[in-house]
Amino acid sequence: MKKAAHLTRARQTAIFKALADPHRFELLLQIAKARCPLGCSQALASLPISAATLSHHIKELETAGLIDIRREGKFAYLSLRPGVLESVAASLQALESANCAGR
Amino acid sequence: MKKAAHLTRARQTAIFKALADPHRFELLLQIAKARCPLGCSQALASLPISAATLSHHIKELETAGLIDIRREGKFAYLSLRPGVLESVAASLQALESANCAGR
DNA sequence: TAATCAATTCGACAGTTGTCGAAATGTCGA
DNA sequence: TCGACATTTCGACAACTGTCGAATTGATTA
Repeated sequence: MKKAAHLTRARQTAIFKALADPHRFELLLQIAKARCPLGCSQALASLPISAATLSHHIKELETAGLIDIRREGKFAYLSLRPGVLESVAASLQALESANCAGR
Repeated sequence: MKKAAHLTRARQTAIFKALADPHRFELLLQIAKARCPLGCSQALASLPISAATLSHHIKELETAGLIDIRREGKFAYLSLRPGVLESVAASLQALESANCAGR
């Protein structure tokens, strides 16, 4: 198991903000669970939002560093950036472990 | 290691929203790292916000189910609710593991 | 070239949120 | 009882954000 990278607090809150919207979180779930990079149109078909709004959410996820976008001609393909969610998970787990309550 | 409880998506996004503000996240860090339940005044002294704003953030963290509040006379003491952050961490780790990219 | 299509950008709008000062509430000590 | 103190609530405000339709851009196809 590779050691998780350190994230600054500002980076962490930026990531939480990106995860805090239901539609955006659902989008990330789909990207994460897809076996291959998810196409924009595919994502659009599975979310009750307009193309404009989807584009906005994609940009937010990218800005937070959570996903990578590969553009090919007319199309765009979304994939999870490896290691980021893992780092966040490690931070939260460390927070819980640092605490002494309930133990 | 105890199995982490399941969180609904709505619950998860609510928690992320609570973690998404820098001052609120800092407050949670202080609560988590304190060796005993953190007093309100103590928290106030270490954050550049007014008492009114602090009270607001405390309520948000409590509503999200991240902390417990014990009131004693004039004072209020804040402590991490055990297991919640751990569950969130487990969810994020699972998301990362479900993905096949970068491996 | 013209038409079509995927995706993005623009402009606008309603709803939410972090923030504060001031007022209120409740508690303790003199 | 009275004043000081910790915390909360209230009212207001500026900034941010999710959303859409319409217009734009860029690429593919007829």
